[in-house]
Amino acid sequence: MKIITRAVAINNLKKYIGKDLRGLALKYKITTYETGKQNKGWKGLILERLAGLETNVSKAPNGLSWELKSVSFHEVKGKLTPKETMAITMINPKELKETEFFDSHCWNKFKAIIFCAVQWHGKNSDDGQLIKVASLDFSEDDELIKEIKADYDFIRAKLIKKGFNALTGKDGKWIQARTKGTGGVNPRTGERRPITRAFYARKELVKKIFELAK
DNA sequence: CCATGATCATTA
DNA sequence: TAATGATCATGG
Repeated sequence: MKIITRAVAINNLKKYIGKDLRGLALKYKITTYETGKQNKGWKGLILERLAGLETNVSKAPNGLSWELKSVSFHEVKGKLTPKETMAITMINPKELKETEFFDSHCWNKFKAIIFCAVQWHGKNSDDGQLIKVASLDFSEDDELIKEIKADYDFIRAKLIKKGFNALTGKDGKWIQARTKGTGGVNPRTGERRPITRAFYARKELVKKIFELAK
């Protein structure tokens, strides 16, 4: 098995800045929306591939790897702005209760993350262009990290005090606990699927990260 | 079957 | 446009 370090991955990805991702997806035989279906995850998958990962690593790495994320940007009044928030990692209620920020999965991913900015044209993830690749190296005493930790602690406290269901996307200044599940109903049982949540980076945070990475 | 990729839909 | 909640395809 080949080990791809962050530096290598970034180099690989930088070669694709300015390229159209849809074309690349076709080339790598990654299903997009062209099958008539709606694969919302294809951009992430293709970026992983472009970074040099040959095997699928959709499951969380065991802490020694890095994390690849893409964010879509669009123009607002002539300025490039994050269009969407960015999913960081799933929330496991039990883990959240028992784990503090710097031991959390969330932090582990966050500190070893590679961001890919992608600009859209159409609404249907139509025409994607890679505009920037950035890596982050946070320290535990960064101002920003302290604030993010505060959000984490807040969400954690709320979970312990009021329960998982009390969590909402409104919580948190930089990160939030939004719903993120398979959605719909279980085709077998016909029942509603359980609600799950994940940490998301708010747009302001995404923006800040890109400024820091400049 | 479910976690992971990340966007889509709706409302104000 | 921004914010929040809901949703889908994919792969192990």
